[in-house]
Amino acid sequence: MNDLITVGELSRLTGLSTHAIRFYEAKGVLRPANRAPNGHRRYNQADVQWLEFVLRLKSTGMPLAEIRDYAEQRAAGDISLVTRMHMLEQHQDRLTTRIAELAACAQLLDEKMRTYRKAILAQQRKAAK
Amino acid sequence: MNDLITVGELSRLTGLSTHAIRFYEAKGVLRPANRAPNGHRRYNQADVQWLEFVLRLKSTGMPLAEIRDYAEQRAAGDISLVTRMHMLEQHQDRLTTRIAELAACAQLLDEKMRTYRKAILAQQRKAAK
DNA sequence: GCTTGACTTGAAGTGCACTCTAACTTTCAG
DNA sequence: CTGAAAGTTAGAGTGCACTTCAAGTCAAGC
Repeated sequence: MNDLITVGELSRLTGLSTHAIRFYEAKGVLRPANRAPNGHRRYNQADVQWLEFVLRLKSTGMPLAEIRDYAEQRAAGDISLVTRMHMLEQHQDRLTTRIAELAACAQLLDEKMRTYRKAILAQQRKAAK
Repeated sequence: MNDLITVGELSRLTGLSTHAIRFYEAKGVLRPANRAPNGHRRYNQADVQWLEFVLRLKSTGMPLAEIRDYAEQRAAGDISLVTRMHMLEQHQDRLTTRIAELAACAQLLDEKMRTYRKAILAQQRKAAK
């Protein structure tokens, strides 16, 4: 079970900079890392998975402060299951709304581009005559 | 044709603060506004529509600097139709990718929530016995 | 023994998109 | 005539999420 890794390796695994990882720890998004005898951070598989989940939350627009709140609940253990569930439900709702918004904008963009295509063709006809 | 409006009115129409509207002008996202004899900004229907389009671009994640570039092309007139078309196409591509990403994350969240629901039920059974 | 590279810390700096402040003028209702 | 409400400007301040800097420790290779 020697799957303990360094910040550098976690950085490579997740794409985050080592700076960002330490920053997340300072913000309470990651729990204070276990340390090697020399004081260096050591992460295990569970840490990797948690960070990957964090990045998914973040990529869907959850601010770090909110992720930190979720992390705090998680640290409280099973007693916070319902609270965490609610937080995820709320985020899921926002996410669904956001996706719908983006889809609506994408459609409007499509329409705009159709009129652009027409205008460009008209221009080309003029140039060709 | 007295549909000229003030910053305050444009602010109410778009939900942006008057500060933000002037800020957008300073950044080149909005062209320098026409002025009333007293120096106050006056906007017309075309300005409103452009700003609404700008807000759509922005809400879909386009940074102001890029919107400004688009605005500059637009100011150049029909000669930039093809360029603008390309810009919109590129943005549409990014938007499609983004929507797919969000949808994937939403699905993973769904799965996570299913396991949460199970864990909560197990907990309740334990408490009930 | 010295260099290189990875790690440590706290603090300062960056970029974006505003947001607010200060000092001012103009317009209008009472 | 006064005071409130709206406008003007330049510039400083804010919040977020890093990023960079400065100054150091520690282990391995030459």
